[in-house]
Amino acid sequence: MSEPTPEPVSAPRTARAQARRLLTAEILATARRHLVVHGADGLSLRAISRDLGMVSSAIYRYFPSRDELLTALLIEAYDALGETAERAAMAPGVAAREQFVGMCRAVRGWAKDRPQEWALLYGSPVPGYRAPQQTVEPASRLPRALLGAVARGYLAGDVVVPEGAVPTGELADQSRTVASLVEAEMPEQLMAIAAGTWIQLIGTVSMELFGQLVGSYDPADLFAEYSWANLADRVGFRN
Amino acid sequence: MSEPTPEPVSAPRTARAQARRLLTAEILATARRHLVVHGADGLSLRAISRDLGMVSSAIYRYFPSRDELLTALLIEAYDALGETAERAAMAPGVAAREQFVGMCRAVRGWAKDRPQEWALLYGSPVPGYRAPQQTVEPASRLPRALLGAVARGYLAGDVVVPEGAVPTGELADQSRTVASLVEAEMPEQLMAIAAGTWIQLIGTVSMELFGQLVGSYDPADLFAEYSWANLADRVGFRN
DNA sequence: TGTACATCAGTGAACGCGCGTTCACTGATGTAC
DNA sequence: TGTACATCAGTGAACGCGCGTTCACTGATGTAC
Repeated sequence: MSEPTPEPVSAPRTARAQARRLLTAEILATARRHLVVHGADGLSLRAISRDLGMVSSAIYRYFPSRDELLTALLIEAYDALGETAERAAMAPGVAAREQFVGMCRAVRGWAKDRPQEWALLYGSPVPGYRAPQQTVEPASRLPRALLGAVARGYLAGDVVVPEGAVPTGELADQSRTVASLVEAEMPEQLMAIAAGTWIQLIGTVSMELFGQLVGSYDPADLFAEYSWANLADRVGFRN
Repeated sequence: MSEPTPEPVSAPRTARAQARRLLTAEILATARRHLVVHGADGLSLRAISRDLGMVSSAIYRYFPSRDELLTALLIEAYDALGETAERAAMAPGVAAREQFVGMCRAVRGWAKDRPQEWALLYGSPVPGYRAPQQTVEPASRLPRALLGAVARGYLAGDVVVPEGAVPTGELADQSRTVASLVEAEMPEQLMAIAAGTWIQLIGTVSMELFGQLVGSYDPADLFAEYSWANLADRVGFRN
């Protein structure tokens, strides 16, 4: 199998190169549309090429395999979600607590608009697919934004570190690693708790979207709002 | 399509009926083995029948469709998980807080032993499959056990209801509904918070199993323990 | 500016795979009298 | 207890479907001199 030529760093301006960029984008857009409708396992190279009016083998000039296409979609989605969160925190003059809550809200909103993409990111792994290294950075964008708000609150003195055991040993190490990964300085204890709130955010949205709250907290709008406030409390935000 | 005869309430003792019960159980066991190895989407009637040395169409004498088989597996898994949680809470003379934490621990242990079954229960929905009504009761077994411990703690005076907003309107209604569903009497506020801890438990286990913690809190043993204690604190357990 | 060669995009056929479900059938088991 | 009929389990062939990936090919675009 001949590897498709990787996009050169300084893209040449030939008609061919431009056509390639355009069609690559069209393939991705079509793939995203299919993902939205049929979910990750319904993502078929044949169906995508059919939609584009080309023969199925032609896709291989652009993506060497179905997995590469999936990776591209994964990165797009992580980035879009991360950007949504970042933007929700950008309003000037807003206290860190409100930034935190606003991000939770924005994340849920994004997910409700794109349940299949959310499932791709946070649902069960696609069988036979292993997310490559390149997805790690985009995946960290949301936690970086969320934990960043906690760190800002802490530095501004708006966070009272909750009572409870202080992490030691490996757990303390991991907390420090995460802190440096997301560029958010805070005590290990606060980090471990804040990571828990990140997980509950993801969990709440997933449970709602995956139908796990039917019969209890469904519709979940009020429950979600209550939870975000509760998470902010737990992290120690005061105002 | 001729419906397979439903299992009569008082099963007859004929050789045929006994053979049917046996083979039904064997089909389920084989299906479970396949699920463990290949995941939900790898669950193929043809592969199962091959394993059992019978022709693929023969399965239809026992299960009218792939979906019915999935439902049976789903119910089995929910029940097994629920029972695991219940048993973890049964040790006599143990305080409610320890029951709560013990259940969290047991749930994670169950999941780590059976990641594919966990994914079936809490991962992205199987495409094209809608869980029928019969799964609702088994699915509620775990939250019933977990919230039951909170209720017992509350009734015993071992829980200090956390500060925070009191749910009103629809959220209060939902909390009362959940309380009656899981037969656990407690204030709406405590219920909403306790439901959040249930979600974080599920979320933590899912994130770990689905590889979302790689690079941060992985391995997650210490983080999990820390989280369970933190959840117990949050629910207001004192001892 | 024109020519010769190299690169690339897209074609169409094929390989080999697996799946769920239906259907008419045979032979064994169960039931009513 | 024996016979006649009804029920049921399992067979084997078939229908119709879709998939990812490879390969030799043609014709268009780009590049070096």
